[in-house]
Amino acid sequence: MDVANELTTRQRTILGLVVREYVATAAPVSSRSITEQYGLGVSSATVRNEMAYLEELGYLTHPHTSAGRVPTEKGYRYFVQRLMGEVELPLAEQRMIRHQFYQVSLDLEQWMRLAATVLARTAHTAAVVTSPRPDHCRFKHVELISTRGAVVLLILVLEEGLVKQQILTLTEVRSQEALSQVSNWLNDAFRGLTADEIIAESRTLPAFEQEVGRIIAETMRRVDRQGGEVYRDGLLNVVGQPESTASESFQQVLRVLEERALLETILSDVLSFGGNGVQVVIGGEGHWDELSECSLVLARYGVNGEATGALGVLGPTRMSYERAISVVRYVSRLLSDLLFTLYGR
Amino acid sequence: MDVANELTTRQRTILGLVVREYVATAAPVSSRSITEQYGLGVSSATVRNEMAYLEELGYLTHPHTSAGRVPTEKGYRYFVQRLMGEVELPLAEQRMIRHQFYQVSLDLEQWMRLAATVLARTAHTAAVVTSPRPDHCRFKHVELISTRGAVVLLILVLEEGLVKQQILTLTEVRSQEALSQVSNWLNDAFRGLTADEIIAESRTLPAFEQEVGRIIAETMRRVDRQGGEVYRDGLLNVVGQPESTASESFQQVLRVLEERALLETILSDVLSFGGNGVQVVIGGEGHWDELSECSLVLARYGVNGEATGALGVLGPTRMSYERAISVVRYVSRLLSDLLFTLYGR
DNA sequence: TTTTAGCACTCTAATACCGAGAGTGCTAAG
DNA sequence: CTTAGCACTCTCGGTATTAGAGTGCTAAAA
Repeated sequence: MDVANELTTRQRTILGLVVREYVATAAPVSSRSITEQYGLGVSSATVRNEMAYLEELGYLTHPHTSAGRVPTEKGYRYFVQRLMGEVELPLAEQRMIRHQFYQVSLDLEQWMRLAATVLARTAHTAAVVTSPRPDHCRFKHVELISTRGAVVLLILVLEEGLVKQQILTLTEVRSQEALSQVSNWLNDAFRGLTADEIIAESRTLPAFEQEVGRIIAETMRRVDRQGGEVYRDGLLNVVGQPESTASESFQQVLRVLEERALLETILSDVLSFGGNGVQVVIGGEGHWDELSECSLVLARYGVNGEATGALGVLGPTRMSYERAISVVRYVSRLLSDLLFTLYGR
Repeated sequence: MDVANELTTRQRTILGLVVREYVATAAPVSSRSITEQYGLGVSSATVRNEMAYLEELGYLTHPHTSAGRVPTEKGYRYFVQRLMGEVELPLAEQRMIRHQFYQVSLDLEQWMRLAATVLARTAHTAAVVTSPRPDHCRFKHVELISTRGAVVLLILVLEEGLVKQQILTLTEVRSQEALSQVSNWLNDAFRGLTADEIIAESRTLPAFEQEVGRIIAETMRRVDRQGGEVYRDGLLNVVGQPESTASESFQQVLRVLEERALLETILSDVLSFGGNGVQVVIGGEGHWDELSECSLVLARYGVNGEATGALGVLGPTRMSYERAISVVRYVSRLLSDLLFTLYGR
C-alpha cells in the first residue's frame, strides 16, 4: 500500500458518502448534493476540492467533465475494507430469515434452495449456493434394489449424509434376496472406506461384488471431483438493473451463472485464496475477465474439515456491500449451524 | 372457424414467407423484399394488395404506415397450424443429439439436464424440463440409516425409481441393527402400497413403525403433489434477443422461468388441455398474461400411465417454430424411449 | 493555511428541425 | 386480375439550439 492511502477523516467521510449515495441512486453524485443532504459544516467548494483529490488518488471518477463523481473499483474496495466496518444484518431480518429456515422441512436441498432465495431477495442481486462437498468422502451404506429384469438401482450413502443413486444393468437377472445379501455383505466390507480403499479391498472379492465395488468407487470419485448441485436465484435482479439495458457486461454475469463449470472454477478460485470469512471480489480484480463490471460476495459454509460448500451473491459493482456482506455472513453461519446439528460430530 | 379462413394458395404462400422472413431478420418485411428474394412471378404491387388483405383478416400488422408487415399472433398460429406441416428435425441433428444422450451416464438427472441444454441450443430459446412424476406413486423400499446419535437418514425408493431422502430425529437412540430390522419389516409390509394404504396399514403397527409409516406416507404425498425438479437452460437466449433491450415483457419471461410455482401451473395447465403431441401457446392465447409477447412449445414425455414429465421451450413470439417444434418433439420421444428402457414394464 | 464565494467553462440531455429513404395505398391503364 | 406510377406518410440519422447541472479555478475571507 502506498502512503497516499492515508486519507483525512473528512476525505474518508466524503468517499463513504459518495459510495452510499451512488449505490442508492445510480446517478453520479455532485458536491452540492453531498453538502445539502448531509450537512458536513463545509461548503460545496470544499467538498469539490476533496473530491478532486480523491479522484487524483483513483478512488473516484468522472463520467464526463460536468457530471458528479462515481466510485471506481478502487473506491469500492476502500469502502468495503476500511470504511464499512463489520456490519451485521438488522436483528429483525435475522429473525425473519431464521424463521423461514425452521419452517421448511429438515432437508438439505430445501435449505440450499431457500438460502439462494433469501440471499437474492435480501441483497437484491443474483445468488448462488453450492451443495456442501465432503473433503474426502467415505462409504457408509449401499443398497441394491431390483427394479425390472436385470436393471438394478444402486443407492449409495456417504458418511456425510450424501445420497447418490445410479442405475446398473446386470448381465444376468438376480433376485432381490440375492442382491440384498450382496449389499449387506458390502456394507460390512466397505464401512468407512474411501474410494481408493474400496478399489483395493475389492480385489479379493468375487466378480460381481468386485464390479459393484468398482462402480461405488467411481461414483464416489465423481462426488469428490465434480461436486454437487448449484442453486441459483435472483437472476431478475441482475437483468432489472437500470444500467443493464445498455451494458453487454450483464450478459457476462448471466453466462457465469448459467455455466456450472465456469461458476465452480471461479468460486473455488476465490475461496482457495482467502481464509475464512466473507470474500469480496470487486470488478474481477484483474483475474476474472468474466466479472468485469460486477462484484462477487462469497463465503464458505459447512462443517470445517468435514464438508463445506460455497454461497454468495453476484451483482453489479454498484451494489449495497453492507447488505450483501452482512446477509452472506449471516446465512453462511446459519446454514453451518443447521448442518452441524445434522451431520456434525 | 370463420369462412374468411379460406385463403388462396398465393395468400398462404405470402403469409408463410412473411413469417419466415420476419423470424429470420427481425425486421418488418416489405412487399419488394418478398418479390425480389422469392420470385413469385408477380409484382410487388400484387403482393402489396395481398398483404393488405391479410392484414384485414388479422394475420399481419403494420408497426407504422410506411413499414413492412409483421405477423400477428393470429398469423403465427395460422402458420403453425396450417402452413408448417409436420417438420422433423434434420437427421444429422437427430443423430448428434442421440449421441450426446448415449454419452452421459445412465442417470435420469443427467438426462434432464442435457435435455434442457439441447432444447435451448437447438431452438435458440430458453428451455424447461420437469422431472417425470408418477401418476400415483407406490412404495418400493425404505432404508433407515443411523448417522449420529438419534439422527436417522430415511431413504425412500418408489416403484418408479424415484429416490427421496429425509432426515429424522428420534426420541431415543437406536442401533443400526434395530433400524435395519424395522426397515426390513416395513419393506415387506408396505410393498406396492400407495400413501393412503400405508397410513391404513400403519394403524396396526407398534408406535415406532407407525411413526415411520406416517413419515413415509407424508413424503409420498409430497411427491404426488409438488412434483420434482425443474431444469432450465438458455436464459441467455432470451436476454440476448434484439427486441429484448426495449421490452419489459422479457422480464416476464424470466420471472416465469424463475418462479417454480408459476412455471409448474402454466405447464400443467397447458398440458391438461391438449392431448398428446406438441402443444404450442403463442402470446399467452388470452389465458396467460405472463406469456404475452412470447411463446411456449411444450410436450409431455415419459411412460404413459406410469410417470410423465413436461419439457419445452420458451422464447419470443418471433421464434423459429419449425426448429422449436421439431426439437421438442424429437427430444420428448427420445427421453420417453430412454425412460422406457429403464422403468417401463 | 484553509475555506469559500463567484464565475467562466464544459458537457449532457432534451427538443426541434430537416432531408433522405423506404414502403405503402391508390388510381388508372394494361 | 395485374401492374406501373405516383403521391403520401412515417422513420431514422444528422445537425442546431438551448437549458441546466456541475466542475475548476481564482481571488478574497477566515
